[in-house]
Amino acid sequence: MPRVAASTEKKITALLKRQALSVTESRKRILQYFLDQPGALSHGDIEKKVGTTFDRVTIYRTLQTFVDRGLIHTIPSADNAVRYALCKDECGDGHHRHEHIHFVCQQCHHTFCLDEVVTPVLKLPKGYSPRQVEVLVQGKCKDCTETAKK
Amino acid sequence: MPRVAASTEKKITALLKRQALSVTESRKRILQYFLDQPGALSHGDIEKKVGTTFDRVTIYRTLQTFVDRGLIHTIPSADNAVRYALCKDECGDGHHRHEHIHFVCQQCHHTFCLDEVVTPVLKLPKGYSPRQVEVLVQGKCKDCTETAKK
DNA sequence: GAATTTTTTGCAACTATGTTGCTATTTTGG
DNA sequence: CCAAAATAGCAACATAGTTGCAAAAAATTC
Repeated sequence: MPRVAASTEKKITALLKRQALSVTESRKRILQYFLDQPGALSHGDIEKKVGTTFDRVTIYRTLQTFVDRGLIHTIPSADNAVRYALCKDECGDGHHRHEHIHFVCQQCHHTFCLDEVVTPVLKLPKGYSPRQVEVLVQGKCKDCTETAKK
Repeated sequence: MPRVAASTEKKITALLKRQALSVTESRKRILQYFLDQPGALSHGDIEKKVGTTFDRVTIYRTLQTFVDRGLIHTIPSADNAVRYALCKDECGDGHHRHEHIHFVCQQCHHTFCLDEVVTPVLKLPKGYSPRQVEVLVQGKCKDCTETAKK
């Protein structure tokens, strides 16, 4: 019996229900995919993974729904491929609260949330009112640095 | 006689020549467009402006060339529309040096380089080596704040 | 300054990405 | 299990980005 899988399934269902979302196959699979890996995912990544099972349009709409409900957040990119990552509990229906920065590895091309690094407070020129600060760091990630040493 | 226009023309030609680029109509017009306004431009913006005169493909290639030669730099976005802005003199063929942050106005949707705001130095978790830091601030820009007051 | 070489452009065709309207299917709640 | 509501899939479309190739323009050479 797949005990672990069953418990993940429950967790996923709970997450969806908490946001008053219908529990559908596509939503479960896509959410599962996010939980199964540590990084951020683009629409393309998800389509490659489940594109034969679900329609492209369904994936677009699912991602949009997840963003709206505060399950995932978007991460800007320099390559026209917006990525999505799971939110922490503070986010919810219609609002996001994120203070962390994002890291893009130039070697493995994965994107990660660095939850422990808080976005800095910036002094802007007179007249500019900041509402949200997004920090995107490019470099070499932990895994790639470690495997390089071996 | 269009004295100003003529001097701009010379400036543009000089900019192109400095990077050992052929001086062509499309390159002049696109560079002109960047100089004529203070913000950042997306491929779409440029196509709207000069798309009847020049082919879409030419615009793509021109932008890529300008990036390669250090004339313009890319600005990541959260909406799958990478923007480009003029570089300062420190950039050149094959290398970019940018320490400034970018500001996206949520009202007028323009993107600006805030050259006077330097990207912060961040303390990253062990194992992560940063190579480049990109800061994207969203909020209300100077112009939109001022016009709102009236 | 004309001829030759080199570079760039435009076109066509194609792939990828993202959107919308509508109908069929699934999910939910009684 | 049934009716209502929500979601998924399909088709068609719109936009974005790429590649190869021949024609045109710019740079170079004499």
